[in-house]
Amino acid sequence: MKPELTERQKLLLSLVVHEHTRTAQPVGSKTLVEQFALPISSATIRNEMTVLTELGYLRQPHTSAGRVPTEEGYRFFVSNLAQQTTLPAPMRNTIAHQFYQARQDLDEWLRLAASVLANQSQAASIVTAPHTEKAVFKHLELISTRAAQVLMVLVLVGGEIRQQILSLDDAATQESLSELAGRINSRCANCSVEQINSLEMALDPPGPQVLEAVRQQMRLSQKLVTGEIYLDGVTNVLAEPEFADTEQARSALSLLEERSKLDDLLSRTILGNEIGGVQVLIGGEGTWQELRQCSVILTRYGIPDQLTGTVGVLGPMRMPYGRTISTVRFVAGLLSDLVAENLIE
Amino acid sequence: MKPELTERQKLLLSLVVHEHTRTAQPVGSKTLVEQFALPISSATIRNEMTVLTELGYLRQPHTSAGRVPTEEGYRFFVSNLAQQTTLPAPMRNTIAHQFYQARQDLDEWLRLAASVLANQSQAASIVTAPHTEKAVFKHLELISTRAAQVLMVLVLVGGEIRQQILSLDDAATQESLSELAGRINSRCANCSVEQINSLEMALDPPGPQVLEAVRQQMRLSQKLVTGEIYLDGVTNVLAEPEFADTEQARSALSLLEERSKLDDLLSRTILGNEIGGVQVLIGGEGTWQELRQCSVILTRYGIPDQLTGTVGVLGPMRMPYGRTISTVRFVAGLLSDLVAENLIE
DNA sequence: ATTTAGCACTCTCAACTTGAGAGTGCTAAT
DNA sequence: ATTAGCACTCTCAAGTTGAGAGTGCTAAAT
Repeated sequence: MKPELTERQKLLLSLVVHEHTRTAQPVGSKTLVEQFALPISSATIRNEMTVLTELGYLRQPHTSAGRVPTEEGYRFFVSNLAQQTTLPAPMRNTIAHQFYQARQDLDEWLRLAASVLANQSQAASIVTAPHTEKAVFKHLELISTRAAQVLMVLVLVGGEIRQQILSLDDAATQESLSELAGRINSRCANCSVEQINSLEMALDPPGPQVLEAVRQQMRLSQKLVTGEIYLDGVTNVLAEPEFADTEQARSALSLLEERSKLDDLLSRTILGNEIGGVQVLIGGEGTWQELRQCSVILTRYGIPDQLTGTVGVLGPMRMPYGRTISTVRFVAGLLSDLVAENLIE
Repeated sequence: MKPELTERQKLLLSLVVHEHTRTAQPVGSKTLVEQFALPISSATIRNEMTVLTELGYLRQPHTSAGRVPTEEGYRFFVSNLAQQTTLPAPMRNTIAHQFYQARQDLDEWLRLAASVLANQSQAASIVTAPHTEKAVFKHLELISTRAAQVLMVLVLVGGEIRQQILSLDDAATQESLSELAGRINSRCANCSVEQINSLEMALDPPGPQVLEAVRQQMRLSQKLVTGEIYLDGVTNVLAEPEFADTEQARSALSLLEERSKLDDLLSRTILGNEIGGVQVLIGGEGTWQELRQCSVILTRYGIPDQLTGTVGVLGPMRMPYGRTISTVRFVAGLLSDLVAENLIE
């Protein structure tokens, strides 16, 4: 493998990353000395930078421009050099306060989480609603709407709500529907998909139709990888100089629009974990062509193996990693608390 | 006011619009003759174009480039010259078939509508969920989750579903909650916000707390201008050559992200109508600075004065208006049918 | 009274040139 | 091991140029 870097090399790599994050320009040896009042000369820095370049951590856009971190350089920086900053207390309070204000509605919380993340990171934020791996029946409600039409509202353990409009063969009174719902409720409470599927119940019409719809909705829910997706700050990404070329921006942002690709990306967080649960995906890691210029920071929140969701941001590779990772982690923590406090079980 | 245009002038304006829509380039007199095999010479066309330019319908990006339609030119074109194309039958069928397949879930329909619009128009599509101007109580459900926590699910006439988690002062059994819900249901069926507000009911705790939450949710719902908003094809806009400059694109798309601005824009459709219910907003019309390069086509669907939503697209000003207007109208028609068939009343 | 051919004129755009500036790598001295 | 010094490379912005596209005008033709 690669030789260990000296302390000075680590420092220099770190400084290059910082300076480049700030200015979006290649960083030269002289700039570095001046900016940080280093006690060594630019020539020494040049020698060190040559080493870092050979190791693959830095790159020259062209002969005789400054250096820019490579993907590998960023990865090394994030793994070994980035320091977790804690968000300033007043800001934590402001954010927590906003969440407290919206203490009514899961929808509102998630929207808020996305908004906060987008503003703090000046990048695009992604938040998914908490979702259970296994769909478990909690409560069914049948509401007569007109003639032979029924609004079915199904609540799953975890709080997910699914609705469907059923067209019955014959009209049914609200009383008979309520009675039917009651019977299904007492029989199906806390049932998994498998249990519901193998359930045998003798029911008069429209019982079988309703039960089949319940099964279908539960199967549908279980098939989903994530809950509903909330995005915010998508236009923030457009403001970054690396996306002055629209084509680049387009390919990156199209990832956020295509549900299947986004699911694919989010499913990464379900698998492995690094750095205290926060995943940092730099430059697409060879898999996502669209993300060549981007980095994605993701983490899970909620109750492990029960009710979890994903929060994260997508931004340019040149990103203040320390700060952003902290923010993502902070928001994930807030959402975890909210889920724990309000879990529907 | 302006003098009436001759038929030939109308034809030429129309051709300039078409050609420019196709190529995104300024259109010259010679190009026009060649492209459309006109029986008049380029010099004649130049004379006519001079007139159209003086009237404000055409514009030269610089001396001695071709002509480009002005906002006013587009407006004249849309009002007087654009011909409604009907979508080809096979396409109508494909789309209608897709809708039929998803004949289960309002959410799915709206998502689909947005997706179809975005693809057909190659622009960004906007669809809002159907929403009632007046919130009317339909059905309440209280679901015990744990200890002193209750999931409240409120269904409004029209089918809007609002949920909230209530923390009670004391624990309550599911039976007592169901009984409470039943009592409120029978008393509040079809009540408006005003009726609910002035309602006096003697209830044991947690009755008053629940009733207050119902009132609050209904007020909240009534305050909303639109239902939930579905966007799709936002990245389509980035592919247009007029948005090669990211800054332009950013300002246009940020309008879609900021809920308040978008509400503002959508509320236009609630006011006046033109062209068989389809509103065409060209170049921001002086009001929306962000839309200087864009056009927005909007129309309402649903049941007038009862349950309505908005569908529309946002694209570059250089847009195939005839086709796009038809598509928007077609999708609105489909959604109107769905709403009428499945109205929750 | 229109229409048109012809032509001079204007302006853009892409290609090319040039010089300043930034940054490097190397070498020799410290 | 570090550094001063210097030649070298490459980009970028600012000109320069010529081709091409399109116009407006005028005078002739219909």
